[in-house]
Amino acid sequence: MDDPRWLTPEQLHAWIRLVSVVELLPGTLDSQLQRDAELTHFEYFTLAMLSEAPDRTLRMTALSTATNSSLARLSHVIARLEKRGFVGRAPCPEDRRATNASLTALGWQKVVATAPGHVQAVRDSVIDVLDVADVADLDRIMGRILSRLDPTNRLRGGVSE
Amino acid sequence: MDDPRWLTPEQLHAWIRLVSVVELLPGTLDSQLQRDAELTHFEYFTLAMLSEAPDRTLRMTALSTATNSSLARLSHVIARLEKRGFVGRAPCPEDRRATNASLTALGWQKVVATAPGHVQAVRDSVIDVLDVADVADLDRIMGRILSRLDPTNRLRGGVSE
DNA sequence: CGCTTTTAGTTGTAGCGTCAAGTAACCCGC
DNA sequence: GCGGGTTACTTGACGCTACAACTAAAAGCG
Repeated sequence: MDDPRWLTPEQLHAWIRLVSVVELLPGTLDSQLQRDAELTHFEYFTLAMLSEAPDRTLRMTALSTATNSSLARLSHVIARLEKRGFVGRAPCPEDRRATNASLTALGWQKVVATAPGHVQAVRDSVIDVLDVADVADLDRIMGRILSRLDPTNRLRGGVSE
Repeated sequence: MDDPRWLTPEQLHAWIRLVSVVELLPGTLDSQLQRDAELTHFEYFTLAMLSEAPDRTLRMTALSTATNSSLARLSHVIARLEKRGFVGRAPCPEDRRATNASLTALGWQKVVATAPGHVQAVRDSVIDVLDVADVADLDRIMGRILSRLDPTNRLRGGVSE
């Protein structure tokens, strides 16, 4: 217990709380979206990112970085969303290796219909318990952690959700 | 975009960063543990909780709340860990519905061998980028969020990891 | 130009988690 | 003391993700 670099009690306590949030939050978000829209949070987020792109279209690679996911995962997810009619795929004319994913009219409707309920869930589970200072602190701290988790910071250029 | 209760830009920014951390952190922790010990973070955490319990033994239900998991999930995980010789299961004498899970000698060794590397990973990915004030802020904010995610707060009575 | 390397994406498989259903034991009231 | 409800757990099936292998096209490079 006295390794060179153990954690202080304060660090440990904060760490465990962070881990708890990391484990519980995805389930909370997923179950609201599943119940109300039959979407996973990742599916919703993917649709949301597309909905904000110019022409509601993005290359697979761009979309995978916007959603912090691997290309393989994205490919599976887009395949599912395509089956349900929310997105379409088309080969990119400029680079024939590339694929453009774009939101269909139905997909756009889905996002519009789903967003308010999701925002409410985000408020209920996180935002509404935080005051202005908390939000600033959260932003600062998550920024620092992200600089380690994703040093290249090629994350989520996008803005909204 | 002007729904009754949309998010402010500051809230949105902090929220997206939190979501990014929530998505990236599990992968980071899992890959270190997988590489160095062939354990998932959840498996490690389960072993760690057992290692700190009196007699290194806990009832399944107690362990499931200590790890914030469903009983079904825990049951599967304990089954795997049992096959690998890290834990044992025995019916509880006082309540014959209940099962006691306990760490074997091999499981204890595994925890002892794995902990330092894991702590280092925790430091590298999170703790070492935060100063004392950050840690206090993180603890406070995660506490507030947890009060919503798990209102009954029957979470993680345990302390260390 | 040809040849290798890199980039873009897809697909199959295996593993983990969730959900629903099932079993068994305890507990409470009458 | 026995029937209904609850608690404690297990099991099986299904869905999603990671990983690895594969195809195809573009980019270097000599």
